[in-house]
Amino acid sequence: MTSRRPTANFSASPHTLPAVAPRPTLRDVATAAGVHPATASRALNEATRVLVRPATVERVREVAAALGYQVNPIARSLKTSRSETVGVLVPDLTNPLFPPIVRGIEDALAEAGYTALTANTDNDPARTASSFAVMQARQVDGFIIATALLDDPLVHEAAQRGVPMVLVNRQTEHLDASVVAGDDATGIARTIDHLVELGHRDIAHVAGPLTVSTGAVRLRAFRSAMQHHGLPDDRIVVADSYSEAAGRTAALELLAGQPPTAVVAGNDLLAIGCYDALEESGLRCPDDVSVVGFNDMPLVSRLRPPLTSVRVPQYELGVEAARLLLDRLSGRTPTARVVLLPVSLVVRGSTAPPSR
Amino acid sequence: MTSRRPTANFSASPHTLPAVAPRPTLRDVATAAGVHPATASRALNEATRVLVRPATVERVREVAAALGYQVNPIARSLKTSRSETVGVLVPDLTNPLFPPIVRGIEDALAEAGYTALTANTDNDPARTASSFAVMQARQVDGFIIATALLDDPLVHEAAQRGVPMVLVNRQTEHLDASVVAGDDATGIARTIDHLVELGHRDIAHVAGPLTVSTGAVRLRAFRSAMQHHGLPDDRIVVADSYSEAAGRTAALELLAGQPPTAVVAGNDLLAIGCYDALEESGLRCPDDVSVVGFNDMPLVSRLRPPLTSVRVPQYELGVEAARLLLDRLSGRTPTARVVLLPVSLVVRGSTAPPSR
DNA sequence: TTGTACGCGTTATCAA
DNA sequence: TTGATAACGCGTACAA
Repeated sequence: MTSRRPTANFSASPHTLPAVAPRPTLRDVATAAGVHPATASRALNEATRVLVRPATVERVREVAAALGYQVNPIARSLKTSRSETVGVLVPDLTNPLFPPIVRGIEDALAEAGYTALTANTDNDPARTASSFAVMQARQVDGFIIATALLDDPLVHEAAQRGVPMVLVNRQTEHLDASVVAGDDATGIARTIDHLVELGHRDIAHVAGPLTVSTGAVRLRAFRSAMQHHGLPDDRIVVADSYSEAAGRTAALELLAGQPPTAVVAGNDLLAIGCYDALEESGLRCPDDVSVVGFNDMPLVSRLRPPLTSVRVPQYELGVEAARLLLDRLSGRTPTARVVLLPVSLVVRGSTAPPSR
Repeated sequence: MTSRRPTANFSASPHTLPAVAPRPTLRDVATAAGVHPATASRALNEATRVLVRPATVERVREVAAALGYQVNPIARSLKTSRSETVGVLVPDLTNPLFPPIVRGIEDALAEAGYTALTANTDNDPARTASSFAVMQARQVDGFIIATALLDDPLVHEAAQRGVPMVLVNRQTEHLDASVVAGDDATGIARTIDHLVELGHRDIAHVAGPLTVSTGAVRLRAFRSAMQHHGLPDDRIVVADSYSEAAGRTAALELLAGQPPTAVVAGNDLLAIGCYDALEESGLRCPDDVSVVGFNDMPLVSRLRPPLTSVRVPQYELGVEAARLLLDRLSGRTPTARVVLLPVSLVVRGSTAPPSR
C-alpha cells in the first residue's frame, strides 16, 4: 500500500486480483491530445473554455471522453480551496421531520454538482461544534443548518466570519444568515380559524419548548390568532420537549381543571401525547376535545382519530435552502433573507364542533 | 476571489470585512516548533509518531494545539489517495426504514474520523450508476449500499473490481460483498410460531416484490416455517411494491375467497394496506383476521389496532455495516461475510386467537 | 532521530 | 491561443 503500482501493470501475476483500473489524469488526456496539461485543463473547464481554440477544445474533449477522464475533485479542491461540498447539520435524522428536508437539500445540491456532508448533532452544542469543525476542515463551501437553537453562538460567530450559511426550519433572533422555514404563524392562524369556525371558543395550546424557535414562533402565533378572534389567549402549557410523553404530561396539566374544547399542539408528537392524556382522563377526541397537530408526519392520517395537522412542505424547504446557499456561493445575492414557504391545514377526524 | 490574501493581513482597510482567519498549515506548526515540516508531519501522525523523539512530539503537538492546527484532509487525500469518506447509497431517505440505518452508519463512521456521502437512488439504475460514479470521482474509500436489487450488475462489477463494499438490509445472490441484514427468516419463523400458538392454522402471506431481496427472503421463510408446522404454505399473494395501496390490492385478492384467519405482511405498509382491505370487506382485526407487519416502523404502535410487527435493529444494522467496511478498509478481514442481526417479534393488538 | 526532496492532480499566472 | 512554471498542503522514500 505504501509503494505505487508498477508501471507495467500487465506484469502482475495471474493470481493477483485485477488491479483497479488507474483513473486517467489530466496529463494523460493532454498527452493523448497532443497539448499541454494547462491547455487541456482550460479546454475542459466551462469558464476557461473560451480561451482555447474551438478545434482544440473539441479534440481535448473527445480524447477525455475516450479515456473516460473525470477530474479529480480532490486535486481541484486543493488548488481552488473550494470543494463543491456543503455541510448539513441536523439534530437527528431519525426524527421524521428531517428526512424530507435532507432529501430536498441533497437533490437540489446534486443538480448543481454539489454533495452534502450531513451530521447529527442531537442538539448538543459540543457535537455541533465538533461536526462544524470537521466539516470546515473538509473545506465545505457552506452550511445548511437545521439545528439552531434560539440563540446559537456558533451560528452567530460563523455568520459574522462570513461563512456562507442558510438556516432551515428554525430561526435565530439576530438575522445574520438566510432562513428558510414554513410559515408557521399562518399555519397556526388557519388552525384557529378552523376551530373557531367549528364553534370552539375555549382553545388551549400545548407549546413546544421555547428554546427552540418553532416553539416560540408557534406560541406567539397562537396568542396573536386568539387575540385576533377576541378569545382568551392564556390557556397555555409549555412541554419540555417535542415528544409524546411531554405532550401527555402537558395535556394532563391542562385537563386538571376545566378542559378546553380544543387543543392546538406544537407538533404531531405532542398531539399524540394529548390523545393519551384524553384517553386517561376519560375524554374522547374529537367528541369532547378536538386536537390539532403540526408537521403532518407520516401515518398521522392512520391514527384514531386521524389527526388534523398543519402540513409543512419539508422537501421544498430543503430544496429552497440549498438553492439559497448555492446562490450565495455563486456570488449572487450576498444579503441574508428570510423565505417563508406556505403551509396548509389538513383537516381530518380529530377536529369537530364542540359538544359543550 | 482569484487573488490570494495579502501577506500583511493588517493592511486591509478598516471597512473590509474581517478576513476568514487563515488556517495554519503544517509549515506554520513546524516553523513555530522549530522543526522541519516532515518532522511535524511524523509527530502529528499516529502511525509515524514512534519515529520521532518523544520530546519533539510533545513540542510539536503543543504548538499545533496552540495554533489550532488541523490537518487539511484534502491535501492528505491527494497524497494518500484515500479520503476517509464513504459513499452511502439509499433508495429513499424518506422511507422510514432508512433514517435509523443511515444514522447508525454516520455515527459509527464519525467515531473513526470518516464522513458519509449519501445519495438517494429511488431504485433507479441510472441514478444509482451516476451517484456511484460521482462518489468514486470524489475518491470515497468504499461504499455502503442499501439499494441492491436482487441482482444488481453494478454491485457485481464493482465488487469484482475490488471496490470495498458492504450491503445493508438487502442481499445479492452471488456473495461477492459483505452483507449486514436482519435475521428475517427467524423473524418470520417466530411470527408463525406466535400465530400457531394462538391457534391459527389458515395463515396467508402478502409478500413484498420478489425483485427485492427482502421480499424473496421473507417469502421463502414463510414457506419453510409453514411447512415446519405442517401447514399449507400456498396462501400467498405478491404485492407490486412496498406500499399501502399494493398491500390493500393484494389483501383484497386474498379475501375474495375464504379469508384466512391470519395474514403475515411483508412489511408494515403492506400490513396497513391489509387493514384497509379488511375494513372494506367488513372484517375486523384482530377479531376476524390477525395481521402482522415487519420493521416496526414509528407510530405503528399507535394504529388501531396497534400493529404486531417484527422489529429490526436498524440503527445497529447501520453501525455494523460501517464497522465491517472500516475493518475492510483498514486491511483486516478482507473476505466477505454475512452478518445477520437478531430481530424480535413485538406483539400488540393486531394478533389474537382465531374466532373460527 | 531528523532533514531533503519530490510528487499527488489540478489550476493560476506569466510569458511567448 | 498555448506553453512553462509554480503552488495548493501533505506524506514519505531516501539520505544523513
